[in-house]
Amino acid sequence: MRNRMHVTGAGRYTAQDIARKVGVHPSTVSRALNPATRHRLSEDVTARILAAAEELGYVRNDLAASLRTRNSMTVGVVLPDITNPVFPPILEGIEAVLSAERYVAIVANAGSEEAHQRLVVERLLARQVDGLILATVTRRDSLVDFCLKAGAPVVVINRSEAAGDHRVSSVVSDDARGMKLAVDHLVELGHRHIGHIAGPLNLSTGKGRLEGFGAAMQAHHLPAPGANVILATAFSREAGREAASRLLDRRPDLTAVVAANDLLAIGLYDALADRGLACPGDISVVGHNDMPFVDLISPPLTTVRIRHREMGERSAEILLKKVQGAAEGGVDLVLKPDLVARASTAQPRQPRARP
Amino acid sequence: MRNRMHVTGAGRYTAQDIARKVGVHPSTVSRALNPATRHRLSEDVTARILAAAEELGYVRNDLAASLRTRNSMTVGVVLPDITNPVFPPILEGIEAVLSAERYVAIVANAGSEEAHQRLVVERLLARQVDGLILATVTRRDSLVDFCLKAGAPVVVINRSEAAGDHRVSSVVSDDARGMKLAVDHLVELGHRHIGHIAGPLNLSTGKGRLEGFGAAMQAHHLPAPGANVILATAFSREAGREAASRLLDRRPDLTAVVAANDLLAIGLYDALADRGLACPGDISVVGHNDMPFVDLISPPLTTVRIRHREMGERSAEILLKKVQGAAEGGVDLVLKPDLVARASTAQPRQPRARP
DNA sequence: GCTCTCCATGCATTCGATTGCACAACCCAT
DNA sequence: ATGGGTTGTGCAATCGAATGCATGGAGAGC
Repeated sequence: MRNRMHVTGAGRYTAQDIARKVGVHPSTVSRALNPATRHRLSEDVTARILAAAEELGYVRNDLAASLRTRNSMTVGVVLPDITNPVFPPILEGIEAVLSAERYVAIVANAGSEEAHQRLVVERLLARQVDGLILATVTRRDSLVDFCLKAGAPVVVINRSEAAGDHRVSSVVSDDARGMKLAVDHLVELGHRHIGHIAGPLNLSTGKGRLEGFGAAMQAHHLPAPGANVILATAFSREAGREAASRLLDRRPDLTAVVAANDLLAIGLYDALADRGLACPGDISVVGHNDMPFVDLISPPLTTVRIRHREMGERSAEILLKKVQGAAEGGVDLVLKPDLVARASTAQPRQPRARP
Repeated sequence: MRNRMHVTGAGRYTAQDIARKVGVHPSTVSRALNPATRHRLSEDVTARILAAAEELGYVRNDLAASLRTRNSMTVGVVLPDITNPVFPPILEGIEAVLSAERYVAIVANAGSEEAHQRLVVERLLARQVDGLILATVTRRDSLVDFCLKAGAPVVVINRSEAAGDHRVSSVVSDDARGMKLAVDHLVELGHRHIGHIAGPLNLSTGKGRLEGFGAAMQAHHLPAPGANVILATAFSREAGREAASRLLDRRPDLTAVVAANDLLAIGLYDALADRGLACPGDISVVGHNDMPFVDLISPPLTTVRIRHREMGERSAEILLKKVQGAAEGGVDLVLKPDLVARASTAQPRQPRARP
């Protein structure tokens, strides 16, 4: 009775099998199975087709449908490093929104090498992804050029391109506000000698937070960035330790340091431990991101909370809108972060009077 | 000259376009582009085709190829919860192995509800995934039945089905050995009164670790599981806190507790803090998993390290072998964990003599 | 009772690449 | 020169679903 029994074995029927069984044409089956075209059929036929499909355990071959409709219902998510703890919540948000619309995410770890990133994106495009979410971009990123040239809808997330380049939509955190929250908090505690460990300036987060730090300091009539700022070579614990070490050597008068992200802050913890300094006793520390479990480290890290899950959700929503043709032009969504005060910040030992 | 300029715009050519340009048949283009069939063509034609493909920036439509070849080069990865920190390294490992073979991972967050898991898998199967990696399974899991009935190659990871059910391949950690390492370590430090916070027994990790705990205790002639064991309702911080609280009430004589995973251990930290007990001063704590950043919490957690990345790699390798038809029967791979001694374990305050 | 609609369904093509088979051309041996 | 073998390429079918157009039949209107 059954003529098809492929390698993958059991019960893989096609619309034709149903058509045969019900005694209608395959196209009728297709229409019956599609809620959007179902209304054109008589209730009787529709019911019989649905029953037969149910009985045979029919599962549509989405690949075949995609080929015809030119919609793969798939989006590519390109990450620089899956193991960075900010990404799981982002992915969760993306996945939740996509799956509600019957889309699916292909997650690709593309590293930070441009050639490899391009290879990864090319493979995703070959699979006909309907759009891309890029978490890898630098402030002027040729990968974005590449995607645009390929005509793929793109949303960049977490990091953006240089301000003013409204080539693609973006969802990022308000870095200026985040830094202002951090500096305000420290100033309120009585700190005047505040340092900053900046991230790589080719990333929007590195640059944006440095600028935000400067602006926030100036608002309090504190010195603009100078010797109190050090540049970390990467957003990593090790780079943070190394940068912090140099900063602490150079500026022994600092009573607080704002790190451009949590990993750098943890590196700063390491550097403090190296030289026997206490946090927050000797130096108060503020991070950025509120990544999972920084509330558990010692001391629990005061940090700027970014709602990563929401970031993922929004980016997926924007992308889907674009894919479905509803959206015109680019959207630049800037999410408002909050400060989460924990135990890594306290009043300085000898609060100084305002100058 | 160009007749196709689709919505997705720029430069999307097909094999036919190349064929036309070179003056050959599309099938010849296909053969030239496939390294495995290339040898059947004259060097001249091959070269001209490759040149034309290069010039036009040809990208193959993998969907069309998949439809014909019945290989989607895609595997589904089904997780109970992306945000669980053990998964990023697992995903990284999976992704690395897959992408080396030009496969791609679709990551799906399926929760722990059976109906929803089934829906998710059904969608993955509709997309013709070549295989599935399941991280969701319970000890007797109908989802596995479902996948097997659908004829899909399956590897279960992290958790396995009940021992003896060799229905699918699995990659897990050696829970018995892990618990033995933990108990041995504590005994060596002088502990005799050791408790265990067990995870849900419907999960292989919960049950396996409980049994491993019992075996390790007996090996030291210490009491088999009884009042010194408490059951947590989930592998979560909150469940750990709650369970630990009851355990500490019931057995104030304990000097050490082994938790079935790190999250439970962190909940135990919470419970200790609640009642003003010090770790490791009053109670030594051992976790399980060595998830990221437990070296940073206070005190740094002594735990059993599972090489999650490797777990991901192996599972992907096994699955690919199966997909490519090279493997027969099931493989049960058991990875050896290590103990990582940190500061949450120390000698008990008053080491007791052996009974 | 006859035409005119309209509606349900069938037919045939399409998406783009792969592949079994056919066949023409060429080579070598007899 | 003829036959057999090889080799390179074309042809056409195929994967499975979607869809524009055609068509047959029922029902309505006059």
